Amino acid sequence: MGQQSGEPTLGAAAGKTPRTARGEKTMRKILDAASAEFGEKGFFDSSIVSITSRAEVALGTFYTYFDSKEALFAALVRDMSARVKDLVPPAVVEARDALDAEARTLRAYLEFVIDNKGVYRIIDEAEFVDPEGFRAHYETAAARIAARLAAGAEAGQLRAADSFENEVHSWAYMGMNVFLGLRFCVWAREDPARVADIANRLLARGLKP
Amino acid sequence: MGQQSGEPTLGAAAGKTPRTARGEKTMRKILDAASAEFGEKGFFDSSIVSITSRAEVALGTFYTYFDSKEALFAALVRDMSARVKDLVPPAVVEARDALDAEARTLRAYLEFVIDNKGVYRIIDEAEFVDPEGFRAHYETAAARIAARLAAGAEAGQLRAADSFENEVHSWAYMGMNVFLGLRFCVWAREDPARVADIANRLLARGLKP
DNA sequence: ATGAAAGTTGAACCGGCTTTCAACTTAGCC
DNA sequence: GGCTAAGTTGAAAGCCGGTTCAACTTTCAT
Repeated sequence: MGQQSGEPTLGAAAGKTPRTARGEKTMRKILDAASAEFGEKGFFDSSIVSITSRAEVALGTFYTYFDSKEALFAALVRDMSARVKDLVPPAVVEARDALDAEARTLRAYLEFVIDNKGVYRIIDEAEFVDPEGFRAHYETAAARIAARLAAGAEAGQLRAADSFENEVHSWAYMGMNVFLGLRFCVWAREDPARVADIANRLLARGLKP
Repeated sequence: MGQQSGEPTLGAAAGKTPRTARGEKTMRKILDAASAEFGEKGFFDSSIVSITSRAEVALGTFYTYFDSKEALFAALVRDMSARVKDLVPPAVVEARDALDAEARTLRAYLEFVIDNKGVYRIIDEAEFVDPEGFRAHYETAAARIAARLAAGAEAGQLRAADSFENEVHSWAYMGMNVFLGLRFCVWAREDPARVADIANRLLARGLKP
């Protein structure tokens, strides 16, 4: 599963990187099994035994590629984070202006969520299992949003804002996206386009009559 | 600690309710210790031993009031949820109109977060430890927001919206609040009033020039 | 084709945790 | 003052899952 961008090494720091085609394949199997397992049961109800058995490798093999259960989880968080990041560029290039770019991005994000409900469990649980990864994920996401909004303002398509306002806007907007995903795409299954449209109108004009 | 509203029984369902002043006090000590412990270390790194020792009661006493570690956590989630809920009415009565009510509510919420950083850990972690409680918390919060927004529209102070739009607005707005709290009041310590003002302007007029 | 490096295996170790329980103490009513 | 229900105690039972490791198999460069 994807890692179209970012650094190549998903395995933990130390000399745990696979050096062989076989090794590569095994590590991938573990990663995929873990992603499914963690997505379904959460970190603490998942066990290495269960993950390795789902991956059809022996228990001990796990430790050839990861230092610990936590390290595996952290690797997964990085992977998920990168995959969400990669949704943005294609949505932006097709857009006619800054607001349209956000509408398309949100829509792409919501569609991704529908196909990958596990992301929520994994990224949300990172707050407890891999706080660094959790924070890094949201901080870089917010920074990218802030850059887009600043560019939109520069182009006269969005209201001008100083850098603090811009950061507040970014986090507000990001939180909005996350909660919409949870409510309308994980807990229920509404049409992403419809939700994204309504949210985008809110972002554009606000709630005043 | 507070439980100004809602049902009286914080203890688990069964005949675990204290019947004596002494019992009441002991249970409260456990609850307070647990709140601190879970807030600092999270659910899985907290242990009953450590909670009871912090509360200065014996290990076994715990099971006089709670069926399990999970039940304790669930009780805490209900308590936190109620305390957040209680922030709203005072903010609303002082407000001059619907938008002002939201500005004041957000500000009160952010101030609460600064004084109770543990809330985040507890409510967020409920997604994994007490999913029912987690969902109930956000669904009732969203429902209350939706009711306020609908009333504001009725009064002509907010743009009219059908019920689906209204629900999308509510969740978007709620997510915004939650993320602003995390970023500006838990991770950093910005002025709640300033953040709330910027967010309120976004909510009112959006980002269009 | 061969040997060293890489990868695989699963039984066993290990420590930590929740939960139980039977003996004991305190509260408070008659 | 005595009796019962409520509350308290902490040692120990019992469970579970992460991690280690030494023997074994496969890969692949030479």
